[in-house]
Amino acid sequence: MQSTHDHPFTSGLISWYRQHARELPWRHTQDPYAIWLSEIILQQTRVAQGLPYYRKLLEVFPTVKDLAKSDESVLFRHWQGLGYYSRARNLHKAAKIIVNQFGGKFPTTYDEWIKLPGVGPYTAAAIASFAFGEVKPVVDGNVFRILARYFGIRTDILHNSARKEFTSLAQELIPKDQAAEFNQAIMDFGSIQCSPAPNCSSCPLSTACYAFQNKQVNQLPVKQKKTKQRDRYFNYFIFEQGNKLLVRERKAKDIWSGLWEFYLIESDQKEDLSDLLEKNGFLATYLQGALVQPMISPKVHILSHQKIHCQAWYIQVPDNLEFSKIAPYQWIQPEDFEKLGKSVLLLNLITDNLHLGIFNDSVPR
DNA sequence: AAAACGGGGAC
DNA sequence: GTCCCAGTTTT
Repeated sequence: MQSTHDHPFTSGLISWYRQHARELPWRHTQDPYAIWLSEIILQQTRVAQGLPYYRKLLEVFPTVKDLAKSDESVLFRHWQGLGYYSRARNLHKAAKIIVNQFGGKFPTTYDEWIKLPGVGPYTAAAIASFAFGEVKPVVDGNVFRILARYFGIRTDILHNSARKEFTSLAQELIPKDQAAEFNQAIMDFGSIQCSPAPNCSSCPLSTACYAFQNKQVNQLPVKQKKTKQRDRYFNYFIFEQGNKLLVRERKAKDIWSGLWEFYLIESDQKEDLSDLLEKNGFLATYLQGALVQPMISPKVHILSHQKIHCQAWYIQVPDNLEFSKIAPYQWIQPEDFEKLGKSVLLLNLITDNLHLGIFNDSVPR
């Protein structure tokens, strides 16, 4: 099995893996569909978080054909809570390409896979190696970290040139007859052994590891500081009239595109209700004679690069009040709204305010 | 080359 | 609080 001229890193890694491999459902198959789905889900997502979504999506969409013929909104609803929603959009787009242009036949090579939307260098390498045995190394956060430490590489892993450099090294290390196993192994090694806070004392590779031998484990890999997050202020107005809610789909190039929400006024600082009414005169007319109740707001919602400060009010509009010119907002029944994808911020807002009776105790989650 | 894109878990 | 995760796309 094992080539005698493997690099010590490679032989040590494979040996470690044979004792410590994680038990993961997508490792029991060579079905490109299941592997592709798992890899999209796992982009920037921990296994534990993605696992339930993987099982559910495979159940709802057993084949690429089921996915391609489905309505995108159904996929979004199932993707709800997983984040990075453009993944769902690209997954759906790629499914349609595979079914409508490729006759339902999956690509079999890295070069073909990477042309599909949502499939970049990492995912193409993962699918090509796991499903088809192609000798392409996966290069993700784990690989950057492991190779930077073991070989003492100081290239900033967020720099443009880093991928080329680490891919080139990984390509030398990956065994031609065990590409898939090497790639699986390096993922588990990065997750279990050489994690961000590594377990060097039990590591079989430590004697040859540059970072460990030079006490630089905490300095490697080198990674540029992240940009600081922006503060945003979301003021939601939950308008209800005749058992219908005023909602819209977010479509801008912004967070949560494709998800649904209530009437939103964004401000650049915290505003109280009177300020908001003053600056949005038309709102005041809608609130004439309406019952306005402040809602319990979720705590500040933290994203990678934004802090969303949220306030909300529940507005019961009298049936006789004309409520016009609200595009792109539309009136919808709560049970239909439940079927649409929503941000976790909105889900928290809803669950925190069940006492208002807006959703008749049915939690849209 | 840099920024945008979610949510959650580990420390 | 900070870091960062089986990254990709857009600017």
